[in-house]
Amino acid sequence: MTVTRDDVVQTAIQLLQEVGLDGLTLRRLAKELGISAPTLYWHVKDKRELLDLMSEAMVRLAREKMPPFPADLPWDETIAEGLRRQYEAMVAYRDGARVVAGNRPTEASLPGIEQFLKLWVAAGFPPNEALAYTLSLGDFITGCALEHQAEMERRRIQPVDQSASLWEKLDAYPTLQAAVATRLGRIIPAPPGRPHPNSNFERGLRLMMTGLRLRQAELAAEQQKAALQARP
Amino acid sequence: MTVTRDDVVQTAIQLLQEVGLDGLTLRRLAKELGISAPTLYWHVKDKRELLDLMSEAMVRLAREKMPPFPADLPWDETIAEGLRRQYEAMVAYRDGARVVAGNRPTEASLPGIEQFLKLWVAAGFPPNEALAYTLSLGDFITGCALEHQAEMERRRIQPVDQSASLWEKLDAYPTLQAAVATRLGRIIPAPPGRPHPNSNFERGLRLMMTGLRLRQAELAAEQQKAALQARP
DNA sequence: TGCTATACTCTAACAGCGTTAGAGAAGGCA
DNA sequence: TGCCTTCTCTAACGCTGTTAGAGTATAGCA
Repeated sequence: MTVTRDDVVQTAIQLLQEVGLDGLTLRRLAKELGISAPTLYWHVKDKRELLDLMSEAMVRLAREKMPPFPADLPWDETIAEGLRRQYEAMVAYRDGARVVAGNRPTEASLPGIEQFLKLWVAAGFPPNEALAYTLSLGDFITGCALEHQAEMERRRIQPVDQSASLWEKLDAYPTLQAAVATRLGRIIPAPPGRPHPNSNFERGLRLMMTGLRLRQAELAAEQQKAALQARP
Repeated sequence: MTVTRDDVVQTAIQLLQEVGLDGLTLRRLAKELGISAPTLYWHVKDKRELLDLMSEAMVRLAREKMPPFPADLPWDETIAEGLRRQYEAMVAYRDGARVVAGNRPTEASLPGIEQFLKLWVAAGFPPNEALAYTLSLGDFITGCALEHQAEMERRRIQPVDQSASLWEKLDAYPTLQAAVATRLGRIIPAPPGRPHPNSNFERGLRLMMTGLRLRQAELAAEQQKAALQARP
């Protein structure tokens, strides 16, 4: 009967889906739980802490729903899959990117990072370089997820409105006009639950992956050369 | 004597530097201007509109302070320089990324986009592909800028604190530990006003640029082949 | 049985926020 | 003179996160 801390977090996540982050107030959440707003402060130190807990739970729940991680892939596809899953975890819930990106890096994420870094090292990257790339890619993922969901929220209050859109008065910008014209031409359905192959995320990911493959070949060549020199 | 709309925007930008976005309230801004808070609503429709105006002005001011755009660079370095400047414009002011990323895409940015796309087309990219890459790269820039400045704000309230940091209890994560150990070893000063070459932004940018160079060579080869077939 | 501590909830209230209503002062112009 | 535009004001509304402090139910223990 009494409310538990998990109830608070789970109800908050559920409420987030309905009203979005801006609509998620403590009073609204309390009403949903059938308690008064200040009572929340017994379960949770802060709203900040509540959001941290939500973030952690949302990422965990999103990951639990994913199919088992495919084994025996080449190193680059394994890494790409890991990145794709991180993106998908962020966009799995409404305003999820804002919630997840908003909180400070938590200790709970360390095991995942460690495991991810091992993939890189196995592929021949030195650990510090692997970490650097992971952080860069993390920023990319965050940016894509934030912008994607910001666009979703924009559409929620003003649905599509493709005619009066900004992309209409493009007569003065021929290149841009040509770009959107071609763009609207081919709309391909995405595989269910995966980011669209033409999404900003997938496009940038492909770009960075080819860069990484090149770098990996470079490192492999260096190591081979060093091995030859050591044993002449 | 009387306050103008430009005064409001400029003072708001100045105040942003001092107190950050979370400290930028209408009452605080009004006090700075020597007027009362509701008076701001004569100059500006909304706080939202104020932030939009700030965003536009901040980007413009930051760009004005940059040295003239270098000419006669190869296409890839030209594009990289353009992206670097976009990043630098976002991080030029405190919380600038949050302000700029927060507002909807405005019409004022269209000429810049058009000009940027022309660089791509001149290098052989079809317009729609150029736009797609530009959007991906834009998300990357936004993500990097947001995370960078979020880190800055975190340090502002809890300076460095390198000892009690998260990166201390890494004994359970050997790869991660090796990464940060190497990382702390070489700290290279950055060229003034430019992002650090080891920053998440520069690292990811290099990655994407090599991906783009590859793609451009691919397109050039296609075009050459098509030209040969057309005139046998 | 009675006592006490823990777990959980409440009402009342505070300071701050963006925002609105509506009145008023100063200056140009008929 | 009187009107209109421009700029400012005070008072207040409804909302937010948050604190103070009292109250109740239940479990464990003497």
